[in-house]
Amino acid sequence: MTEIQPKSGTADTVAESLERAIHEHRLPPGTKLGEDELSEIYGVSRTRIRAALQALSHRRLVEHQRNRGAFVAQPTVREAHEVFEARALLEPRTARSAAIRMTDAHVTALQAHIDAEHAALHAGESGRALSLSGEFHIEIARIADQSTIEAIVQQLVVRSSLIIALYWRRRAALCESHAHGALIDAFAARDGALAEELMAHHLLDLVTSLDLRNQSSQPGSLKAALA
Amino acid sequence: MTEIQPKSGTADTVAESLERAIHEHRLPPGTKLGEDELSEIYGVSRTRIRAALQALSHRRLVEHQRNRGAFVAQPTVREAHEVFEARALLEPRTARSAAIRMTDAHVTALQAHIDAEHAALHAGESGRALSLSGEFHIEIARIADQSTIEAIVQQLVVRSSLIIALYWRRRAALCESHAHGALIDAFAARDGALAEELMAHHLLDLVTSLDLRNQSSQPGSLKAALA
DNA sequence: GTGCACATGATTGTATACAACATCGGCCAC
DNA sequence: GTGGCCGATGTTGTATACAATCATGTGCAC
Repeated sequence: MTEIQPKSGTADTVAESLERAIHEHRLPPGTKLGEDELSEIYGVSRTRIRAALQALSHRRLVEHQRNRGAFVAQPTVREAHEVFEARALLEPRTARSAAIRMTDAHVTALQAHIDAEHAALHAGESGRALSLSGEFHIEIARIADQSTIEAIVQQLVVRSSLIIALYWRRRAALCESHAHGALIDAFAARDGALAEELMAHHLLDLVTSLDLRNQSSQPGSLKAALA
Repeated sequence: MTEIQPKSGTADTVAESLERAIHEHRLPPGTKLGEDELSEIYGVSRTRIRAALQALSHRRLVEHQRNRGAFVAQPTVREAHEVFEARALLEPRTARSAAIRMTDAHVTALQAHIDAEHAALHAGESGRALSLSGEFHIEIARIADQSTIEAIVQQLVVRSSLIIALYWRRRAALCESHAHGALIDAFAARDGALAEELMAHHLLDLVTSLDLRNQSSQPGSLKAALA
């Protein structure tokens, strides 16, 4: 297993660390999350690990199988459609609200976010880049000053990261940043209507860049492996 | 023969029972949820109670205060606005989708739902009526065949119930049912655009029937009490 | 050699014991 | 009499021990 920050902490700390690892694709879908293993890695007792896993389970980031353990979630094709449908309802209008409340400081912060994403990409840290790309969306909800929507969007964004891990079609994730750049321009111009439309199209583009034909890429990918 | 109910008392069962009680206003906001007390009531150990309370805490239905215990959540005025803002983004478009997928069986089921709500109201069970009224909204998301949105809406609806408990202005909850009746008519006519508009207005009406002036009705309502 | 039965080991589910902390009462100083 | 200090009591936080369940590997029968 990849090295996870052996940073001792509370159950929430563990949950956040695991969520980051999932978001950054360091823990791919289907990975078994053994309780003893995690308790040794984080240096905390199983009680806290269980609490963390339960939290992630409620957010649909891990799937719990009774008496078998916890695994990083493997969203189905149907779930993938549903997650992006929910995002399509929430994020465009939220982007509009954000554009209205946007300050110059917000714009520069968003730009810095994109720069960091590019830097991570050039450093070969594609997982970190993807994570930053997702946080861009969360940041918009935060600027819109809607913490409830922000929490929902955050959950949907991390689930989207799992979906991308399973169903991404092209290798390069570069194309995205253009959409984010265009969004920043709209924000800088305080053009709420444009931001809303750009966000809607951006989400549509995301879905179409997935391969969501029913293929049940679950464990039984025998036919694909034997071809 | 008390074994008739299979698995009566898992953590999920306890959580569902508590959520129902909260939704029906049998547990008003601010109620202390003592672990020992609950473990005796449900006849299960504290471990399961804690798991249930954690689950409700993640759904923002109970607030956890460290070393002090769990309390039924008391949404602030700001949270109230945020919850209805999120619902305003999700539910109208979902109602439109539901109208398209609506079958005659669905329509009669929704009508039965409203009838049950009226019956509960006339029986003096106002809490149960409110709960059924909320489930009407959840049912629509289910008909739209969007389980992810359904889960989010469910959470928002129960939080709305808490908000209503704290900030409801008028005593009578009768007026609502008219909105639901009009929605059913739109569904029966498979008029998605109308359903979307009706739902949007229904949610706006709900907000305006709340008293959301900053009053911090939290424990420290000293100024109000001393006036 | 194949397939089933069973024993073994490992992992999770649950309960309970103990430690840490907050609340509340009385007591004392001022 | 007011205010603060400080034990007594109860509640929550955490760890650990034990039970239940699943996965694995061996051996036997066919």
